[in-house]
Amino acid sequence: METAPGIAKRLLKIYDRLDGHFGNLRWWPADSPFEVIVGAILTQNTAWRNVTYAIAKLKEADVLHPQGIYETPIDTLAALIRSSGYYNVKARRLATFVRFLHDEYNGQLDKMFAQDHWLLRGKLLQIQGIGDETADSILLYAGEKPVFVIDAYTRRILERHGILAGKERYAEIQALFMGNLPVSVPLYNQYHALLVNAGKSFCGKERRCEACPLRI
DNA sequence: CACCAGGCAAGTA
DNA sequence: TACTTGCATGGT
Repeated sequence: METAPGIAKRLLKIYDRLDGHFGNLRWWPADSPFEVIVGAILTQNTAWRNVTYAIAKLKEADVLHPQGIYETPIDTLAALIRSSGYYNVKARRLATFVRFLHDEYNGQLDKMFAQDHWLLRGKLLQIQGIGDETADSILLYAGEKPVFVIDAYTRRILERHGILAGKERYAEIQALFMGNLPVSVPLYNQYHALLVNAGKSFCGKERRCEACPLRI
């Protein structure tokens, strides 16, 4: 991990340039915290567009709430989320999460989030299908906890800026952001959203850095 | 046609 | 610990 004292300023400069370019992105695009969690699971290694189709299907079936997912047969669930890919795996993951929510918090997200968020993070990571990024997306965007989300775009952008070498682990990169930025839910929310937008627009696997506001 | 997308788990060495 | 593979759809 980079520990040079200039890192905080570099991270803030990246934030300012992206924020100036994209403006306030108001993440996460969802109508409820539960919808955020469902979206976080469905978007694993999947284009967000395909997730929106699946979310729409769940809404049409009127099951986009904890009890609705809990009571829906796994095969029915899989059919509804077909467009998001890996639908058999993801149907099990949704079912596993709502079972956890039901068993531990009587199906109430407010109760789940009413505990130390690092303790909750550990519990979420015990659930099959919830890894680092999904857990942190749930904590930040559904629970409004100050936890920085690291994803493939974040890694790629920081690598191309020479801030990361490429072999760093998730926890190291997260510590880099959280140790060099103010602890702030709105800041973490917007910063990760900006990095995803920048990744989609200017930092794909095929390099298209010419128009990037970061001027790599 | 090939490649990619807002990961994760399980298996192998 | 460090790789590799399966999971699967829809857009470009």
